[in-house]
Amino acid sequence: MKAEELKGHLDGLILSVVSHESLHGYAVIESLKARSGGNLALPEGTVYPALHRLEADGLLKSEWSTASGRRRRVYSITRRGEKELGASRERWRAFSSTIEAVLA
Amino acid sequence: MKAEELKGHLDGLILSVVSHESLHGYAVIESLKARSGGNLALPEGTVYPALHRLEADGLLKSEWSTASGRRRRVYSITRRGEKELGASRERWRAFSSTIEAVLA
DNA sequence: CCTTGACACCTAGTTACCCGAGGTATAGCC
DNA sequence: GGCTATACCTCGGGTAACTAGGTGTCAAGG
Repeated sequence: MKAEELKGHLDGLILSVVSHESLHGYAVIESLKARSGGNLALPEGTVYPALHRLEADGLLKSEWSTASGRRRRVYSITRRGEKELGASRERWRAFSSTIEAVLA
Repeated sequence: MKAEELKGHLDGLILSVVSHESLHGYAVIESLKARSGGNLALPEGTVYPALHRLEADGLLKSEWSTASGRRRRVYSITRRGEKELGASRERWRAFSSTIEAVLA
């Protein structure tokens, strides 16, 4: 998976996995890897800033929690985030069919 | 079509349209627009540098021609370009199904 | 006990590339 | 002459993913 390809699509992916269940950052990385069949192995330096961006935009909200001595920031999706996820899925479909039309 | 989304996918699209027939830069823009049903209206500042990049990488080659007083740089795909186009299509399929798996 | 690896967080700087804005020039039409 | 379409080009800016580093906890093995 080339780095450039992902640009502009990551936010939707994160919103999607967090919409299923609230997750802390590290778990988001693992969830992305699991759901993608191992294809999406994103470094922390990619995911953490994205989570901060999404929270700053009001699409996610977070809370600190401590599980077995380890501090975790647990993210949940907001109402605005749900809406944006819908828009994101729509944009993906449009983008995908556009590329397919030209590439085929 | 958001700007970020396209990142890393443009080269394959250009290779694809040029592989059907040799085209000059301006015609590449129109071909992309036509084949995408009008969704891919790329500015010149995006396409021309991409063409130069692809030629520098040996995936396209170009020749000057003059048609009715207008100079045109006509691009054709090279053997390496054909190979890269195949790889590009494969990468797209992998990328697309990965995104779909996570987003769905 | 102490090192190693998994867990869990973070940020600064680099890099790539799409785009906006600007420039040049010809042809054809009103 | 002015406008539109055609046709080429480049520079600078912005965005976002990654690299490479840092901090700290916990459990397991030597």
